[in-house]
Amino acid sequence: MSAREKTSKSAIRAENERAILKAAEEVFAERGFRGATTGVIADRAGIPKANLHYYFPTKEALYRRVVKHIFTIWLEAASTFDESDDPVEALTAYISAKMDISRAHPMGSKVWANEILHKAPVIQDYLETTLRDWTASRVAVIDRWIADGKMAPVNANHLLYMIWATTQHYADFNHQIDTLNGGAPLTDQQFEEAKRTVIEIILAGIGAVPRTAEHRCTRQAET
Amino acid sequence: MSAREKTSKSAIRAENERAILKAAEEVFAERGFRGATTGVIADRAGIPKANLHYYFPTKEALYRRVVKHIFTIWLEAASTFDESDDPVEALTAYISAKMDISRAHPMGSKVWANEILHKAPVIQDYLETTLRDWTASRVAVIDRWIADGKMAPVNANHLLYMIWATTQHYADFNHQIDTLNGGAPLTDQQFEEAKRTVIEIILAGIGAVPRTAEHRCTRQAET
DNA sequence: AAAAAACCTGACCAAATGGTCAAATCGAGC
DNA sequence: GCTCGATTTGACCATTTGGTCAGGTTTTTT
Repeated sequence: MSAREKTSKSAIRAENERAILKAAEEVFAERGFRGATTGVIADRAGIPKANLHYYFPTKEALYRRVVKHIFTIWLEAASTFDESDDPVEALTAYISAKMDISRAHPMGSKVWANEILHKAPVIQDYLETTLRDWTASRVAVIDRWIADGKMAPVNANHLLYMIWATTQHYADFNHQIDTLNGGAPLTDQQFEEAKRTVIEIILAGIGAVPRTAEHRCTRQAET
Repeated sequence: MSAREKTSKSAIRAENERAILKAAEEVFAERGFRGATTGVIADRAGIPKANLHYYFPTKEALYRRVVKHIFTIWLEAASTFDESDDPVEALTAYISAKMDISRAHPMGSKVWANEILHKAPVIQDYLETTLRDWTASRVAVIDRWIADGKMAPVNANHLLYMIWATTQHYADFNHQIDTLNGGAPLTDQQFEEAKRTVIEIILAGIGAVPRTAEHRCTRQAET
């Protein structure tokens, strides 16, 4: 009862937990914590409700596991920020990673959005520790870039919010985007264009990259 | 039963409906449609639940009224887009209006976000008609600006998504922003800085305005 | 192969919730 | 001050839902 930790986990348990967590992520994303029912989650995982409660004693415990998983994914993307000390490279990698996550794990992003929308009853501690620390240190990095003349002097916090908002929008609001796309999800090609557009606007927006040509930069500061 | 419209409406009715709708907007925003209970809404409006059902027969009818109200506000902001035919002026006005709405009506924005997150069970028709039409026509405007050399050639749809995502983020994710701001809501001053930063990055990002100075635009197209 | 541990599940329960209703109260015109 | 429609509300009901449980089946261990 105590020796076996992660080695075995009986394979049955591993597989069932996986199926439940997958179903739970979907249902929590689509309906929120209150709207999700253990019955529906169990159905979608293909097991009776009582069996779900054998693995996860309460709905809240299950929810916490789902949220923890999402936070793990978020942290992985966060690390791409540090791949380079050049704003163009670093931000390109970061935005790109966040966009890819939105495409690959839209449900996770929606669960996160739901949490914040509902005042983060479960993840408040993450916000106040991990996220706050991560943000503060990256704000410092951006401010250094600004001091080094590598980009225009913009408020680093708001720049980060803008990146988060935009990239996560492709997951959280994908239903709206799909509707405006004629009812169909974005193709891979369309999604690549989205990614390119977002990166372009941000990088040009902070003056880390010049706007391509003809339109601007022909006349300097005509004021 | 049919002659009296808005003159009297017994004033009692008007006042009660107002109180209920206000409470409902808050509760639906905080807890989503399923999570909101008519009991809580009634409590917050200061009336017994049975009285709430006297004015709004079902929870869904109440919800529809709330959503309709939010859409009205959204439409007002949308019109600022057309105030000018210059991208700098038009986008400045539009972004500014959307930011102000996020600050003045965060609950409304959250209800909208919840709707989209949950696949828009109530507003799907708005998305497919009003929103789709509005978007298509503004994409055309942006494309004309591009053709006229007033801004860089960016994908207009994604530009709009970026503006929506960013401006609404200040309402939908205000809990996260507040937490990262040390637990306190943004002051008016901080909010103005947010607005300025967003406008700056977008306008520079699409090449509608040159990046201020020193960093860029000193060398032209060095490729 | 037998014992122990892990897993499965139909039936059930208590609490929460959307909505109803009949009786009581109020308010404006006569 | 009486009448009639509008308003108010406590009590109530049917359904949904998170969670339990006893007894059964399967897997692992010895």
